[in-house]
Amino acid sequence: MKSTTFVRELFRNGHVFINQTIAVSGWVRTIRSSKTFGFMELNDGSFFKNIQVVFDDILPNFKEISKLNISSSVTVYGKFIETPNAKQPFEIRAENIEVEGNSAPDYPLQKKRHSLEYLRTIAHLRPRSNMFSAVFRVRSVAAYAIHQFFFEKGFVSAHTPIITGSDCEGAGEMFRVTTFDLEKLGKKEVSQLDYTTDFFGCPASLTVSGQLNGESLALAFGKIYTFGPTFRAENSNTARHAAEFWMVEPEMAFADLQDNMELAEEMLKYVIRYIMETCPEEMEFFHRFVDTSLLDRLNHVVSTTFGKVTYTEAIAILTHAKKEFEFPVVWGMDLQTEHERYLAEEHFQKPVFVIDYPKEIKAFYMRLNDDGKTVAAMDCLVPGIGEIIGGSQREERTNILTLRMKELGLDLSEYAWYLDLRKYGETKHAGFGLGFERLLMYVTGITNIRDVILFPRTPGTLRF
RNA sequence: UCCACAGUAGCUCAGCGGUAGAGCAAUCGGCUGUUAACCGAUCGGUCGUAGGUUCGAUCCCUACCUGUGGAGCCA
Repeated sequence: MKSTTFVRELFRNGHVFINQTIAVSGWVRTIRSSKTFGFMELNDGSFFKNIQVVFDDILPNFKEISKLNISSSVTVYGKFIETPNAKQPFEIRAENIEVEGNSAPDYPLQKKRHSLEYLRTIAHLRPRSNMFSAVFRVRSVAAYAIHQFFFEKGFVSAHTPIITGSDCEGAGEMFRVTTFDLEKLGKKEVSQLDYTTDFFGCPASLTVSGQLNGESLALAFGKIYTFGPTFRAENSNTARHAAEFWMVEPEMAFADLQDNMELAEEMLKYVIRYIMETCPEEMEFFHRFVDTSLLDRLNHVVSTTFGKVTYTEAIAILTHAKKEFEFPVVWGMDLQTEHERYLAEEHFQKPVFVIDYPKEIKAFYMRLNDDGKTVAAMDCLVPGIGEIIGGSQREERTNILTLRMKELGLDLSEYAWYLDLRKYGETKHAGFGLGFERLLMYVTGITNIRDVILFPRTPGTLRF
């Protein structure tokens, strides 16, 4: 690779380069030319903004340059100068331009706004658009912020398995993993399949959560987190669901529900603040073109204390709300989207934790409260997105846990290892799962999960 | 999976029971430091697919496909 300068450096540290000859490699975002000179804007992927390059007919290949198609790749050598009276802060006066690769004239991204729907059909090229340049850089920075947050707090990063044998983690439909040649199975009933001859010797699936495995690490390291892909085979056709998404799942030993909520709130604020500080250009773009209340809302979120209500209190709020709900509000029901939206968007108008749900509507591993009716669960609801975090304090009392598992008809032998975690030095512990893409939607204002994933996987769609 | 809406040029859209139009893009030319540059010309479509009604369908009807929005399920 040649010794080139990143556009990011020019914008962040431009004074260092003034009046020096530099080289920049990138893709032509726009180009316009007259008889004897022209301008191109170059984007090298290192920064949201473009660098303007001025070229004129002292270049031997001036004709070729002025006819370049959009998205051609070039390396520009020239002097970096300030342009205080122009729209752009500085530019490069080209002394030499090498064409790396021309682009075809039918390049599908034009110099105008495209619909997000159209851009989804060219997901392999959309990272070159302003919108997705911003989205995927923020995604990268958000991931880094999460790792940094947990490392600063002394958490150990854990890699839990993608393939699992546990068929009933209770978090949704699972994708089956097999080496069986399904086409050769013919019309054989699934019940006749002999899984002892399959790759793992038993039914296997893609994970819907790393939590149970994560607990194993937490009860050795104290504080751990996982950050990896997760798979749900639910036939969910909404703007908030994908079949493959990334989840962040911290797990803490010697921690209760209160500690859990504090961690979740601190983490969300940390990540949002980090992104706003690190990606001001991208956030400004989202604020202008995606959601004009974005920055105000995020500034509010990082400076406010999240709401906290019990499920029972939430039911009372909804019952007294001057609003007609499609689904009647009854204690014991699961909160519907309209209820969650009312709580987060109208009643609290900020992120809110709802805790202590009826045990019937929550997973087996959540800790039973003293009332015998509710469990120490927590959902964090945010305006516009809904549930962004779901978590709980875990049931550490073996007798209660096994009772609960039997009630739900789980096979205790499959979970023997999980029960061992209680058998050998039980401790209270808690954790949660953060939907990474939902966080990105919240931070960018983008309302469709397909637009925060490079190549989204949804029911009926597996392109690219 | 259910409900609703939509599918017309590469993109964004208009149109109408009598076989199609704009802006942008593309191509060619012009051009005085432009910045979604500008000006002129040219090119561009079996109107999602398959049936049906009709003298005649892009337009009306039915089914299907695809997309979008909402709901369920959840992160």
